Amino acid sequence: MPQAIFPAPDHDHGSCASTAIAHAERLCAARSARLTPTRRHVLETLLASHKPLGAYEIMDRLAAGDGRPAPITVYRALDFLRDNGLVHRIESRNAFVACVREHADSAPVVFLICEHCGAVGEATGGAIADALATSCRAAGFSPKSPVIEIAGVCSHCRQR
Amino acid sequence: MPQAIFPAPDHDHGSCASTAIAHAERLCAARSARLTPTRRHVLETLLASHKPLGAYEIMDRLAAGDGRPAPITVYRALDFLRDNGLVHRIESRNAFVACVREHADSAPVVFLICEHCGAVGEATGGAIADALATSCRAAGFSPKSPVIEIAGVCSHCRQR
DNA sequence: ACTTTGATGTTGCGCTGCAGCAAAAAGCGC
DNA sequence: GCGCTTTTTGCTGCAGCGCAACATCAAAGT
Repeated sequence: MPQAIFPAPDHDHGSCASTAIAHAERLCAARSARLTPTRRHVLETLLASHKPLGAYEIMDRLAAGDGRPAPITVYRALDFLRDNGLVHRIESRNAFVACVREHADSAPVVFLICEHCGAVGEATGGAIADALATSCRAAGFSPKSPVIEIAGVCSHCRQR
Repeated sequence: MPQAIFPAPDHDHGSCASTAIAHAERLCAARSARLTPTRRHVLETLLASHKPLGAYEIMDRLAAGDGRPAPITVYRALDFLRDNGLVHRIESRNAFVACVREHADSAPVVFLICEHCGAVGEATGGAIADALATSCRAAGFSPKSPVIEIAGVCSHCRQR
């Protein structure tokens, strides 16, 4: 059953962020990948926002703590986080969001992007996956982890 | 029935391009929009390639004919062509392709992007549209002309 | 201790995309 | 045709995005 999670504007950021960090730590430990301070800071920044952030926006927010990191530093951290499925890139926005959900790697991800408040809901769509697979097969096309981005207006903004 | 068109590597570029140009002319005439030389050149360049081209790549190819146009010139032409549904932007590539197909405006478009040869197949997926609509409704999300981009390997490259 | 691997820092650069203003061209009423 | 408005184009400049190439430094293995 496809289901999207749009975090309510007033939900408990703190707890969902710490859950995600804990998950990241477990996952990295399991893969013996290193969740270094820089990488952790970047992830935390994204988690604290719950909105897509551009790389340079992340830099700005990190600048408060330590010295301002170079762009490449942030990009490398993002590469690492993406490789490990902790962060997604929103192509249509040139921005990044922390992944709140644990996926099967093969499952397609659907991003619902609110044009009003900028929030991003992450849905996993079984039905969509099936339809996509059918369509690709008809075209003789072998897909690779499809990502779907849909712009629109989220439920919370809709109510006004 | 979803169906993707991957032009065979040896198909007749010339004829499909001129068909598309003719369509563009008819459409612009009907809307009393002006298909100026610059805009036409940009469209022709995209049609001649059948692959996504970056804005600066388009500039390079236009440079041969007249003088090299400024970036903004190309972007404005692209804006015009996109507004009229003659060109699509491939977000994940920061590139543009000529639209070979006449859509209903509301129908979602599915791009199948070959990572090997760079070709782009354009499919329209009724089943996918339905699944997406269901998923969005479940999330209380109001979508706006969804565009789906899927990376993978096309049928022609697959055969090798 | 030494080597190998991986992470970070530094410099520099090319691509992407557009704002803001000025000049030229097209359409329109008279 | 003549002025007027609207559209299109040309020009300068700039900000964000993303990474290559190289040097440095820490960690992990033998």
